[in-house]
Amino acid sequence: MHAYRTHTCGQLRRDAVGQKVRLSGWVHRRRDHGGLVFLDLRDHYGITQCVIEPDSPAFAGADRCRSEWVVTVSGPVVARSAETVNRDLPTGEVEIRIEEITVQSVAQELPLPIFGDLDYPEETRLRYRFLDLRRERLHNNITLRSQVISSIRRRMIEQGFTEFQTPILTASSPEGARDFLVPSRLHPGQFYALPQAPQQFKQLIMVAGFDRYFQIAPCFRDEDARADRSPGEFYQLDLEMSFVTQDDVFAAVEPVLHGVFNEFARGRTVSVPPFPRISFDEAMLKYGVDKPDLRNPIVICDVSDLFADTSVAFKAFKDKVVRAIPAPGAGHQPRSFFDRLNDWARSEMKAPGLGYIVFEEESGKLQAKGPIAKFIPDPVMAQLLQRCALKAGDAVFFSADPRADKAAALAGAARIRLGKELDLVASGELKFCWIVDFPMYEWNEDEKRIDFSHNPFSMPQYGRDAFLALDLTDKQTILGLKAYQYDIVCNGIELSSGAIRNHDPEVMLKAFEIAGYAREETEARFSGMLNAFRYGAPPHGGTAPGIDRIVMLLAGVDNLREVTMFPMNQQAQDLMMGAPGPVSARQLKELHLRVVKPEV
RNA sequence: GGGGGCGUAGCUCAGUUGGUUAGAGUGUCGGCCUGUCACGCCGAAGGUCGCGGGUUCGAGCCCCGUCGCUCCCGCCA
Repeated sequence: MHAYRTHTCGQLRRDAVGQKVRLSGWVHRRRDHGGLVFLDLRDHYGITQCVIEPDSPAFAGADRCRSEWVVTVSGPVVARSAETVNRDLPTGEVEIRIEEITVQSVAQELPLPIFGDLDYPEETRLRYRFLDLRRERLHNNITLRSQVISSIRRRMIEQGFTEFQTPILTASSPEGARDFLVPSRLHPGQFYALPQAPQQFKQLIMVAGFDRYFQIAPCFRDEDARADRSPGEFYQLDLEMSFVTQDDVFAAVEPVLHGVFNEFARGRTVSVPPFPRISFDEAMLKYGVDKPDLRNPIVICDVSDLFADTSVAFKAFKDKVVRAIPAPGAGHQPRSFFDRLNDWARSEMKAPGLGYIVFEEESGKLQAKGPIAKFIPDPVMAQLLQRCALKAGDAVFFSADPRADKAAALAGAARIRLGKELDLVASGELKFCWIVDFPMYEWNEDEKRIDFSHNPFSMPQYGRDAFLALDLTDKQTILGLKAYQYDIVCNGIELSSGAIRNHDPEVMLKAFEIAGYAREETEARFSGMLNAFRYGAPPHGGTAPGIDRIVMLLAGVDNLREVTMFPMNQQAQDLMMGAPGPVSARQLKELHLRVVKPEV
């Protein structure tokens, strides 16, 4: 008989009755009936009940076992009587009669119970991650993650993609996020950077003629964390394709995402390809964000013209961009509901307020109520009702600002909040969309300059000659430029960003010039890629959906730590391993480094 | 860098208007119990109320500071 086990703890069924078996695992739960002791033995595969009576020579050994001790038990599989079968356990028809028990490892009193499904403080969970990972919920999430990644790999290979690895120690790149730096021992004062994404490498792979690349790629960015943004590191399904248009990329990615999501949907419905394509401008208008949650039925509409009408006496909205956010069914909400939203807009969104109108039916006629209703004459009100598809029992909120982007942002935040508070968001759905036609550049108000608004390697949607001839001071035209740049969004979460790339060295130099980088500087920073483009580069494009976020959506959790085996905390520390930590003077010396601590 | 929330027993939490010896559940330890599966019953141990200062006759509670965790803003091409 094997030293540790003949079966797993999730394996035994009625047909095994009579066999003599050996199981190893953790003591999940101990029930002491004095004369009779039950031990639930748990491993990765399941739980099996083991039982022992006092006359057994192994009784003393079994009796001293406590939660989370690791033990090996041997004995016959016995059928349980009809009354004692446990329908909640797959192994619930049988139990092991313990004849022999060996303690492999004892456990101290636990800082984090394995049994049960209570919430525990994040700090404890992270410090004792190995215990949290034993618990059913996290154990299942991490297993799901593995299955999702394996499914993605299989589907990508089926689509004709080839997986390649790219360097982890590479060069720092300008633009984008803060780099993690690694000092070079052999080159004093010089540094490697961890890749923010394998962006340049995957483009070089296309230049090298490999046609369709993918990788489950680790990416590193030294930026502050959020619930859906791990500190430091995360994984992308990085992919790139040669000789493709934007539609070809969509057509390659959609079946993979749909397939994976459908495989792990557990009853939820998944958008069927082709996913809706929404331009950036349309998204900002209708949803107020560039990552709309399409489960929320609210659609924002522009009503600036209605309030500009001379018949409307409401001065606060004159000469402003006004967006209307319909709130279906909100007409029956108490006054406090509207006050609360107004307070939220003022305090959290730093807006002057959130005006509203409530529509009620009175003696067969639609009555508009609320602080600003009286300023709007009937003909204009009729247009408003029609444009926003409002009816009796609904309300409508207004976001107004001289700047369109600010009006849109408040409207978008209000839309999300209303969706939640009015319970309009359809759970049980996974709704995808592509956001396309992102602007190539944006105005940086703080530094009074033009920045890339997304990926500097995207191809502008503009003729080559016209682009090369662009006047650097023609702000109007430049800020109006769109790029072949797209995001994929699911349930309001940005899964990935991608583009048809700029494979023309002249266009690329010009693109950087517009963003304030001299030609020589661009040549120096991107010499590897620019040089490659001068030796025959195929048109290419790709994208990179975030693996962690995909698993998060599929697991139905709202924090990345729930789907990451060993996550860091919000301050980018690993409490279990003690990272980051100091290093020895000798290590610093080898790396030609001296630490200068910040003054307090 | 800024804003919000939280911090009381190993763990999860309660703690009234500032007022006697800070409680419960769970876990741990001891006793009882032969069919439980969140087993049950009896008992015990277990507290720097995050830390420091202040107000007060008196602070877990009020004030100031600080630390930790977390969520958000900035940031994340």
